[in-house]
Amino acid sequence: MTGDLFDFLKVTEPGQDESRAERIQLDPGAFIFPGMALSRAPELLEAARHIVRQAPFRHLVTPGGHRMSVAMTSFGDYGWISDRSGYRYTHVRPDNGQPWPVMPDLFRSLVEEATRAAGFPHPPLQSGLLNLYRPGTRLSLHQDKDEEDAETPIVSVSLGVAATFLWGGLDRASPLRRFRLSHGDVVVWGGPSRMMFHGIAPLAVSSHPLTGECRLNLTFRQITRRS
DNA sequence: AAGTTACT
DNA sequence: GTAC
Repeated sequence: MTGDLFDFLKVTEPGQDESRAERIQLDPGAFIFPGMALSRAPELLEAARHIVRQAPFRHLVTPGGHRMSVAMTSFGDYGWISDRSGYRYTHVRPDNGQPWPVMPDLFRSLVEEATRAAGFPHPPLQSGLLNLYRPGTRLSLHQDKDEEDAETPIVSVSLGVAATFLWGGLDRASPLRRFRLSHGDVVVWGGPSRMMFHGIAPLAVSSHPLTGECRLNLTFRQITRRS
């Protein structure tokens, strides 16, 4: 009763309600699952650490000759790389010709859970990409179109410092919507949303107990038309 | 061209 | 914004 006097002081933060939702639909076939990976985050980070020990992060160069601010490495049967010749998937690491680290079972089960929750069948899961964001780094708006498979969903897992996810449409000029991606959030986009433009805004200077000033992102893809 | 872009 |  007495607290009612001060109700006008209450502040509703943007996105507060959304962050509590079980899932947020961005478009048909595109969802954010807030906190879906939260309880497994320490094990996911340990598995990521194990991958980086085998295949260290690198700053790839775009076909235009620019160094990407986000550092990357891959795992699974196919790894994504970029250089002056273009974007492509390879079975081996460009630095030493060795196979990419194996896809951990922990990742497979999380991806199966996420795709099921989004209403898609289990993907064969041929490729994993691990991205490291430091303060100020970004991933400009782009489409994932280096894969033969244009329908199987992409699964993205956010760990560490929160980032702003940019979500557009099928054309580069489509209006952008912005979503906060926090530690443990999972995004799935497939079917009609598979080719949507997306990106990550420059990472704010912030800190997370498990990752320091960094954000780690895991993404999973099907590469070939049939597995 | 997935750019801490480089211009007009 | 638009261009490479």
